[in-house]
Amino acid sequence: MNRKMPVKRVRTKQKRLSADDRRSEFVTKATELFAEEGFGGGTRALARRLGVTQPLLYRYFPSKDDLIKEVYRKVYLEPLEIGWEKLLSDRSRPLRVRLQEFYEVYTDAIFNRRWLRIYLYSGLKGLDINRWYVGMVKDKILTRILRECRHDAGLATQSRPSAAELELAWVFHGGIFYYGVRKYIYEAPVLEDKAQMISDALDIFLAGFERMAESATDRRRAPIKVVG
Amino acid sequence: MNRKMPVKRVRTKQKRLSADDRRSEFVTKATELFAEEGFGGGTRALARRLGVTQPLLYRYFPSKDDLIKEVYRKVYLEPLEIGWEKLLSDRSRPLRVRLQEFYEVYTDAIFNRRWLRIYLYSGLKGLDINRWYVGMVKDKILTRILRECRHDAGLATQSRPSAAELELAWVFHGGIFYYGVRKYIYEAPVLEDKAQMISDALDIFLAGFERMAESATDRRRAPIKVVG
DNA sequence: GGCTCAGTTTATCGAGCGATCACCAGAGAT
DNA sequence: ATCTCTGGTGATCGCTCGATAAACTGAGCC
Repeated sequence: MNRKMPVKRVRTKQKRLSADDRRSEFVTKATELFAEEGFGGGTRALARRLGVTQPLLYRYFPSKDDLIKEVYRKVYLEPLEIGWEKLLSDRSRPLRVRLQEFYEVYTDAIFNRRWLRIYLYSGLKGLDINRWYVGMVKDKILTRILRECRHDAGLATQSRPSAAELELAWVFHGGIFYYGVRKYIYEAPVLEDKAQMISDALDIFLAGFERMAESATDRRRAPIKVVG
Repeated sequence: MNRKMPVKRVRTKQKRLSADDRRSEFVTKATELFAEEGFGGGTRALARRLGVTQPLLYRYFPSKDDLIKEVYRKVYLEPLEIGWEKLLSDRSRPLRVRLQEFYEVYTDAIFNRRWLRIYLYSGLKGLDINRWYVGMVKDKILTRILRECRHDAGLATQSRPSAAELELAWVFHGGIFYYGVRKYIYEAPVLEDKAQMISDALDIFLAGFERMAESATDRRRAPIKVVG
């Protein structure tokens, strides 16, 4: 291996990676760069992070936009790998426990500088993938949570939650989400114990849902219009 | 007035504004542009919106950064003109009513595409003015709300709220804020009745605060059991 | 009328951007 | 040892950016 070492030093930067390795390295470092600088971050700055030259990027991606799309795909799909259905819908465990664990796991996945910044940057661009994600949170998380809450409260499990219920869940979810924004985007001091924050938020959400469920049995809630 | 009209049309673009007018026009249109495009929006695009040429900007602002700072100043100070102290601290009115009215007025001020986008863009840049604003929300809104809540619950009005209380208030506040983000940044469907959303959020926050205050008398802040 | 001065434009600079093309170099097969 | 294939580089193009300097212009004043 190292017999017959030539006088000329080997390049400190290890070059000549396999195509797959180099490609995924581009995506990884691009995620870091774009998280910090926004998607205006330059291809030259990206190449510098890899220790390669800028044109090399174009051997792996037709354009910067394609690289960005790859970054989206990776970032948006990251938190989906944690098996939500089981955590939320396993009725052999108490609802309170399920919700606590789900939000601890979910926030473990998305509460970091990289994910949150990419998410907000792409949200500001108004991309389809962002809308898709928001819709997925609604359908796969909030709707499911509400269904479990209704079941737990002994209410009829209707197929779709009411607009008011959904909004309640959104405000709850958004409150937790905003904890991450405060900590990792604003870098503001927050209550360090994340699990405690989730627990407290859950307390008031569940108490609020109960109250709402109770009053719903007495008098019917007025239907509330939602724009599409 | 229109006798003896010369052949050559008068310039459609009204030029030669007074210095003050032109300057504030720059700030106004820059706010709109940066809200849409982010602060990467170009000075030429800005000039086009005013119907003038790009170098004119530099007669009014030494650099683009100075213009941006002016935009911050205007945007961040906008919602401060609504007299918070009176709305929150006027104990002649019921707490619930004060909070409802405050959040309706406050969200009227900040829930619009322009404000929210500028706010998020500047938040992502991690600027001092953003930290200042977050600190101000904490000191001038949340701390005040908590003090009023403690007073209302017959608890001792301590000078500063506990970290857990503050976090509770932040999650509540963040949940409401996130409503605006969902509507104006994500452009997702939301419960159209903003007052209703605030009312529901207040219900669960106040109920949660009460419970927390009750259990605080036991020197114990155990998670509240949900009756099923 | 002619002077003045402030608001505005024309022309241009240097730097950085994304992207392209011809070329280089080194590991593996022969 | 030489060939070949492919990962990687150097040079450069066209464009846009923020910023500067000099020239223009039109309303108000004498």
